[in-house]
Amino acid sequence: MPRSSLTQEQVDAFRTRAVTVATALFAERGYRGVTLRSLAAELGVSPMTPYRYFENKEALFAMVRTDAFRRFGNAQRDAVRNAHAPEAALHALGRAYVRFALQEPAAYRIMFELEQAPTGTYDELEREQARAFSYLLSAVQCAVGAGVLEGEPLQQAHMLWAKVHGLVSLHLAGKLAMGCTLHDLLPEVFEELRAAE
Amino acid sequence: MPRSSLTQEQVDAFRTRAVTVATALFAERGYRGVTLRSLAAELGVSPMTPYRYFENKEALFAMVRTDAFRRFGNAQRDAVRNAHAPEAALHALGRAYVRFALQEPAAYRIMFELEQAPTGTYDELEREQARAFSYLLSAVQCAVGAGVLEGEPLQQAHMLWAKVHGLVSLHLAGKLAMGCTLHDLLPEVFEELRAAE
DNA sequence: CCATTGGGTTGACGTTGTAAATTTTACGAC
DNA sequence: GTCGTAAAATTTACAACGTCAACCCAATGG
Repeated sequence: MPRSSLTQEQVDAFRTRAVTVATALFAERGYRGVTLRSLAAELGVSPMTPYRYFENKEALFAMVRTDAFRRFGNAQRDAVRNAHAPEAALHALGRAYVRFALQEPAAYRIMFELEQAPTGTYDELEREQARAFSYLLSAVQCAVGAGVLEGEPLQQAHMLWAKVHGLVSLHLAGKLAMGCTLHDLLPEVFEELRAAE
Repeated sequence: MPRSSLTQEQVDAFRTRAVTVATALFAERGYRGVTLRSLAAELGVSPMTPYRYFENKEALFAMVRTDAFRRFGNAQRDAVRNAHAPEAALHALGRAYVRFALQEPAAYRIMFELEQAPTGTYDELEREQARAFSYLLSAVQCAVGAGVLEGEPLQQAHMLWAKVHGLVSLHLAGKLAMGCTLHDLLPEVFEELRAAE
């Protein structure tokens, strides 16, 4: 009798498109700098249409963050897939981290730099965050087990993460002074990126 | 002839009070989460009164950030004042960095984590940012000169900064997993803080 | 005393997120 | 084909935002 509902594919297609556009907008203008009206205009729909696919602006943002963490986690997973020696795995994870941050600065900013909309809890976001970190943690546990690294694995993993995160976020924030670029500090990652072109 | 203008002291007093309140609000709610109306209410004045002391919301935010960097820079300056040995100076700077972040998490978030309102240039803010970093840079230059540290001073300074910044910002973001707190990673800073009470 | 002038307030406008009402669309039954 | 219907989409509406402009009021020099 009535009009048929949208298929899950149609819903997912719109959500995917909206999340892609929103990722660029959020990274460029920040959470509150993005209006749902402007997003709707960018998508070519009326201002209220996004509300049919996302509960509200915060839920959309959570989906954008979840998506970014998912892609980052996949990059981390792929980095360790073919590196079973502990040192090789750690180096691969570090390179993958920096490579992701440089290739998808918008996603990186959204994951680690943007002020988060705090109200509300989003399970899948938290799951993807945990998974993204789990690959480094496993590699560090493995390295400690093999005697390659000293100390408590969780602590060492956080130290490594923090070091790379600090460097990358200073780089993306443009806070690295002239003559001291990420390129100078981590030349091997850039060599790899250049070779991959 | 006319009514006498406000003294500079009165103007500064209001600005100081407003910046103090705004620092807490910005750190808690983010840039766009703070309304000038709510700030005015917190200050017990009418919604438009802040506009007599700050050009607009962005200028107020720039003053808040400038103030945070000034206090942070002063803490860094005081940390190196009585430590002339290179290693001692570096350790003192690191401890002062973490101590400031823990004692003034609001200021720390505002300096390094909050999305900045990008339009407009604020000279004094940039000056205070540069000064805050200069103490670490000097100490690293000194340490490299004394043979205590290897490498290019500017690069090494950024590496050190990044490592501590990464750790602290992960800690403040609550991203350090259970059983792996900043307290575990940097116990000496906490001992010092406890002893100071 | 009064006129003036600067500080503070109030009112108003355009924009935001989003709830509610409304219109449009596409399908099954005739 | 033409409906009736329910889902999708749009339009309308409202409270709250940043901030411009008009206003009020209090204190000072004459």
